Amino acid sequence: MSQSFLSVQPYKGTRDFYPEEMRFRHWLFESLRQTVSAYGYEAYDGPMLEPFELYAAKSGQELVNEQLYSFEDRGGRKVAMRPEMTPTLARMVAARSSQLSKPIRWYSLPNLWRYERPQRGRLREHWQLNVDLLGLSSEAAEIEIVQIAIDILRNLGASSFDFEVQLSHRELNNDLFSRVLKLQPEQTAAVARAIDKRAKIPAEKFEELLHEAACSAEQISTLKHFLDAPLLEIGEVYGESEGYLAMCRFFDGVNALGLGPVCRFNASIMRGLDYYTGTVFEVYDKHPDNRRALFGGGRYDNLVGMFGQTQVPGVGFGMGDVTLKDFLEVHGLMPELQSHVDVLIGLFDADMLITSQALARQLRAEGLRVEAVLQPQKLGKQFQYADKKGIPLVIMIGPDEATTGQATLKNLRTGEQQTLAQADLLPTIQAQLKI
RNA sequence: GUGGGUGUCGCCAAGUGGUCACGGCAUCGGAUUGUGAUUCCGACAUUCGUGGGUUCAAAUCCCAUCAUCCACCCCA
Repeated sequence: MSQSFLSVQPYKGTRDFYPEEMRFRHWLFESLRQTVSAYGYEAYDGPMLEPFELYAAKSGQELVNEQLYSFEDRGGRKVAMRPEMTPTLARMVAARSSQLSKPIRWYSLPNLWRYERPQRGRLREHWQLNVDLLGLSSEAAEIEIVQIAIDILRNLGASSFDFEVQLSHRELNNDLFSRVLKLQPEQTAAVARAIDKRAKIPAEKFEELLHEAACSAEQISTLKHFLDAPLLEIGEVYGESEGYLAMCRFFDGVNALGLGPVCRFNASIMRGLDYYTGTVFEVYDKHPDNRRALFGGGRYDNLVGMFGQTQVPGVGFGMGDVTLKDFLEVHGLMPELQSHVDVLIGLFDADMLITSQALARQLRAEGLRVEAVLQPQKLGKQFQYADKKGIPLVIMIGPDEATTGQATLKNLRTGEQQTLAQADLLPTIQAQLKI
């Protein structure tokens, strides 16, 4: 018998958002929106479905081959559910690049899909804040974007000790690979992957990976020295490459803004997406229970150009709600949220329904959030209900009040109760809500 | 895709072969019918993810299957 019922579980890797979870999501998104709005960023959105080719071109092998939700539509077109937002953004910008006034400051909160096995911090569907600044080639863009990333975490309650922004530059790495190490082109991918993993694996394992990539002992030692060197030393020892100079300009900027302690140069930061062309960065959680990359981004100067119109440089990042929630949890920053109802209008008995409804309408018209009891219940139940839902005020109109045009207002926080003329309710309520 | 853990009421959870499967939270009802958070009383799994097997007897052992979590791979 039970076999004939449908499962109540959500699809693997997806979540139901009951009101409780939805309250958190709204709280989180609202905080994110406020932060990016403070920098003048405007919201945009695109379709959840895109042509398969949009991702095939630039997003990276694994992402496209293994983790894309894709299908053929009824017209035989290959379609994909968006696994990331940046290609959509690039497409939208490219479509109107000549009309949009630069720089373009946009943000989005899309839900994204990736087919993979769910694990801590990674599900199949998640929501991701995307913040992008397009139309600027100078490091001023990076400096603004990194400031936003920092402010987002701070405005969620994090302190500067809770996280760290680690940055590197694709051109710095390319210069290392080709000019300093003189790697063959076919070696670079494997070396890059080894560098990317370095923080998570033992030193011997790292060397082993480099051996497998056909690196000589000398190359390995040079590479290790390079990766461990402070930024300035790289310039002194290995020459001032284009990427090096860009990093210097960036750090001069953030240091002058007092953000130096939160930002650190780390030549090991690689990032997997193929379309990054310059600065790349990742924000790390410093909590011992959650030492991981929270989110990251970088510069993509060629992405818009692949649509054939003019080239528009861009910098941006994406942060997912799942990792962000993990971050807030380990740092004790989760808010305690309740529903936002100001007043419950009780129902003394069925005869009072219209009276209480009329009062509710009146108070709502004044901008209050008013919930009204619709079915007569014991008064105790009604007060209990308000208490459980965290509604601070209850209004009750019984026969006594009705005859005199009064109402009884009880404040559940203070326990105080008063009976007053219905006309005087509004100022009293407003005063009590401010407490 | 690979490896490991777990699956007992909405949630947490005791129980490891032998009467009707502890307990807590939540939910619902009640404590002389105009008032809540405390307290008290009561209700709430013929059933232990599902299917099969072993046994006189299984939530407890075995097999399969599904789900979920963690790690790897990879990475927004």
